[in-house]
Amino acid sequence: MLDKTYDPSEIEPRLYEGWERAGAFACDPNSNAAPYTIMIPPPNVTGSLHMGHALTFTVQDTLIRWQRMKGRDVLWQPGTDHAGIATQMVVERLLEEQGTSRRALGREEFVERVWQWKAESGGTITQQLRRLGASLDWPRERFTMDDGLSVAVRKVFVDLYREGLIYRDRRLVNWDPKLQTAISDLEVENLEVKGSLWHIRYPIEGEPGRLITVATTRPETMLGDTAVAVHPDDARYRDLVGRNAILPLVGRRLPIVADEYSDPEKGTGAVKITPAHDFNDFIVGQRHRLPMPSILDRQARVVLAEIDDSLTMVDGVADPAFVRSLEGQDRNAVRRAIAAELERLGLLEKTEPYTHQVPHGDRGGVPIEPLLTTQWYCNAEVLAKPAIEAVETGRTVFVPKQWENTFFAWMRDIQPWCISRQLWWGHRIPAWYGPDGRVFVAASEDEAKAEARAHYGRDEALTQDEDVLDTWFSSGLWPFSTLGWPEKTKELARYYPGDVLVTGFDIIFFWVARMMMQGMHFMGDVPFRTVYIHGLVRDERGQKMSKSKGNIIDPLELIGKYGADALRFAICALTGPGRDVKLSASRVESYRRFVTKLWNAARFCEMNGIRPDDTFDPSRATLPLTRWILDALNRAITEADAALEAYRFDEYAAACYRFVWDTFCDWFVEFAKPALDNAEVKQTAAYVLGTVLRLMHPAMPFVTEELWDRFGFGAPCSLIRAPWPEPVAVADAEAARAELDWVVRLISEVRSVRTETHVPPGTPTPILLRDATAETLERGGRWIEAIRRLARASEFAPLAGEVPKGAAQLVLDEATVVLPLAGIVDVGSERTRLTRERDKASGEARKIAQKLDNADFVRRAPEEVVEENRDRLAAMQADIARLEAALLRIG
RNA sequence: GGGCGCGUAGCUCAGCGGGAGAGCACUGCCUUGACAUGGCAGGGGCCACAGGUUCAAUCCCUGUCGCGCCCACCA
Repeated sequence: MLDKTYDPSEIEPRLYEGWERAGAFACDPNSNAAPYTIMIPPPNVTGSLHMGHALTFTVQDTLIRWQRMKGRDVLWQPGTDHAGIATQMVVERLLEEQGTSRRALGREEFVERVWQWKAESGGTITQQLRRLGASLDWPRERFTMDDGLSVAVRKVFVDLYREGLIYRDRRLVNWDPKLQTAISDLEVENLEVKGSLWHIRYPIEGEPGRLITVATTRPETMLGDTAVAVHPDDARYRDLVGRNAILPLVGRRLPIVADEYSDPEKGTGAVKITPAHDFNDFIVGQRHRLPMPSILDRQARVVLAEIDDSLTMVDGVADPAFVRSLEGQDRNAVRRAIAAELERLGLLEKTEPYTHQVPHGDRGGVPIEPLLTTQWYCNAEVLAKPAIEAVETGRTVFVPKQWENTFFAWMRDIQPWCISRQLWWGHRIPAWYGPDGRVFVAASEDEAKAEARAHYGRDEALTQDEDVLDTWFSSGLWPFSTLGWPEKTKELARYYPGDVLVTGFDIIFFWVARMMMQGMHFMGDVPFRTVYIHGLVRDERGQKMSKSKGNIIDPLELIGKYGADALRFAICALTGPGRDVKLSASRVESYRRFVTKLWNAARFCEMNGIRPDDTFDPSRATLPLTRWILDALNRAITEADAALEAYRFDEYAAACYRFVWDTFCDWFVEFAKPALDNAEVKQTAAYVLGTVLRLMHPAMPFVTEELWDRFGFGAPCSLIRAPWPEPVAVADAEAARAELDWVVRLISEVRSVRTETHVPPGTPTPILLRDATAETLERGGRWIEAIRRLARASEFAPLAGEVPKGAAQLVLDEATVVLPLAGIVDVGSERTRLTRERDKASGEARKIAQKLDNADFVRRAPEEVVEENRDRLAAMQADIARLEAALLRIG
C-alpha cells in the first residue's frame, strides 16, 4: 500500500543508486542504435550546484532521458573543468588560512596542493548533480587536466603554432593587478563608477603663460604621457600642432599631434596620450611613433625605470623629487597625490564629478590595467571563418535562432585571443626557450630538446614558458578531447559530432564559439548540430541572483524541501524559449503538489486493484469511457513529444500537467469510480497510468520510477529504459469524445447553476430534460451513475409537462435542462443568472451578425471562416431563444 | 552609438491574423473512502500607447514610451 504522501527524501537517493549500480546511464559504443550525444558543459571543479546548473542540467537530463527511452544509444558525457583562475584563488585562500602562500610553497608544491584539494573537494558538484537526478555516464567522467586531455591540448597548441595561428606578441593586454595575470576581453566587465574628471593645464613650450588643458579620469597615468592629441580640424588648437607641451610634474616635452582620435566634443578637445596604459592611446602612439613608457608594474604600482631619464626640473611645473616620491605607491594613492600636487601648482583647472564605466576583472573585481606585455595569442580570425560558415549553412543551428546573430556579430569581428595566463594552475604552455631566447614549441620537453639539439648542434639547457593556457583553450576541445582525440577511438567516430549543446547565452563567446572554431579546425566538422540556448535563472522579481543581493535560491535546499522532481518540473514548466526563468520557492511548491497528485492518483489505482496487464490491447477498447481517455492520452503524447522535439519544455510540462490533473484525475477517475467492476476500465486505467509514468519520466524521473517499480510495470529501476509512449489506434474516437464532452458539459453546467442559485451542496435534485432528442436521453442514461454522483442528481429523465414554477433552467445544445427546485432555488438569483447568460449570448450574436452583414467580409474572408461564423450565429440564436423561453417561464 | 528581447488578469507567463487563456494568488462553498499538498464554483483584462496594412489586428508593419540584456565607446 502506498503511503498517503510521497516522501522524496528517502526515495530519490535510493533510486539514483539503483540506476547507477545497474549501469542504466551508460552508453554502448557497440550498440546498433543511433547515437545521441550531449556533452556536459563541464562545471568548474570548484563549483557547487547553483540554480543556473539546476536549469541547464535539468534541461539536458530531460532530453537525455527522453532520447534514451526513444531507444537511442545516449552518451551524456560528464566531467569538470580545472578553471584556472577560480581554482587557484580557492586554494590560495586556503593556504592563506594555513598561514602560508603560493609563493612560499613554490610552483611545484603549489600545483601538488591543488591536485590534493581537487582529490578531496573536487567531487562536490558531481555528487550534487546526482541529487538532481542527472543521468550522466559517470564511468566516463573526464577532467580538463586529465592526461588524455592534456595530450590533446598540447597537440592543438603545437599544431596551431606550426600553422602560424599561435604566436607571441607584445601589445597591450587587460591586466588584472589583483590576480596578476592577463585576462581576455571577455573576462572584463564594465562597472559604473562615480569618479572625477580632472582638467589639467599643460604649459606650452616656449610660450610662457600659454596652456593647453586636457581632461582625464586617470591623472596618475600622466607620468607615462608622450603626446597631446587634438583634432586636425579643431580651430582652437590648430596653431599648436607641431609644437610641444610640457608635461607637468615630469617636465617631459610632449609633441602636440593632430589625430582624428581626438574628439572636439569631449572634454576640452585636447587629450593626453599615454600609449602604454590605454588601448586607444596605444593606437595613437603607434600611428605617431611615440615612445611607450610603462609607469605601472604588475601590481599597478608606480615604477619609474622607464621614465627616469626624462625627468626634468621646470620651475613651478615639474619636480623630479616629487615624482620619485611616488615610486612603489599604489595607483589610487598616486592619483590622489598627483591631484593634490597639481592643485598646489595651480595646474588643476577644475575637478568635476564624473560617472563613467570602468573595466573590472570579473574574477578579481578590481579595475583592470592595460599593460604592455608579451603574451601568446591565437589568430581567432582565421579559425572563425569555417565556424561562421557552419552556422550560415545550417550545419549547426541555434535554438532560438536569434542567437545566431549574436554569434555572428562577435565572430565576424573577432580579436586576437590572448591565450596565456600568468597562473600556476592550468595547462603549462608547451614552449621552451634556449639560452639565446629562441623558442621551441613541442608536445613534450624531450621533443623540444631534440629540436634544440638539431638547431644548436648540441644539448642546451631549456627553460619552459612559465605561463599556462586560458582555461577556455582546453574546454574548447571538450567535444572531442573527452572521446580520446587525437587517438582515433571508436567513441570519437561514434559520438562526434554531438547532437545538441545546452547552455546559457552568457557563454556563447567563451565556449560555444571556441568549440566551434577548434572543432571545425581539428575534426573538420561541427562539434554539435544544435545549440539550445536557455535563459538565466532569476528570482521571482526578475532580479539576477547574486550573493550581494541576498536573493540566491539554493537548488539543494529546494530539493531537500520539495524533492528533485518538483524542482525539475518547475524548471521545465518555466523554461520558455528565449526567456529567463523566474523561479521562486512557491512555484516549486506548487509542482510538488502535482507530484503528490500523481502519487495519489496511483494510490487510487492501487486501492482499487488496478494492476499492469500485459494482455490488454488498448486498440481494442470498446467503451466510450476507455476510448475517450485513450484518445486524450494519445493527444497528450503527441503534444509532449512535439514539444520536446521543439525544445519547448514549457509545453511538454503543460501537456503532462493538463492530462494528469484535469483529464485523468478530475474526470476519468471520477467517471471510473462507479465502473470499477469493469475489467476494461481497470485495464485501461492501468495502461494509462503506466503510459503517464513513461511520459513524465524525463521531467520527473524519481516519482515515476518509484511508482513504476511499485506497480510492477517492469523490473526495479527499469522505467529509465522503458520505451517512450506512442499513440495507439482508438476506434470511434470522435464519437467517444463527443459523448464525454457532453457529459462533462452537463455536469459542469449543472454544478454551476446549483452554486449560483444557492442550492445547498448536499441536496440532490432531479435533472429533467425538455426538448431533448432520444439520443441525448439515451446518452444521459448511459452516464446516470456519474451524473448522480457528480451533478448530485436524484434522477435523470425527460421533463413531463410544463416547466414547474421556481425551477432552474439551463440550455445545453438542443435541450433545456430543468432543475425543479421550487422552494430551494433562489428565484431572484436564477432570473439574474438567466438574464446575464442571455445578454452575454446576445452581445456575442450581435458581433457576429455585424460581421456577417459586412459585404466585404463575406466576399473576401475564406469560405470556411464565413461558414463557421454563420454556424456560430445560428447556435447562438437558438441558445438565446431557449434562454428567453426559460426567462418567460420563470415569470 | 549599434543590436537583441520584453510590455496580455494582482503575480509569473502561454497564445499570435477570425470566439481573450493557464498556473499561482483572490472570493464563496464542500472534510464525499485516491489526494484538504484536495474538490466544486466564481470574480478579475481599452492584450503599453499612436498610426498603418487588412474584410478582420492582442497577433503583421512603422513610430512613441517604459523595462531588461549584449556589444562598442568610455578625455
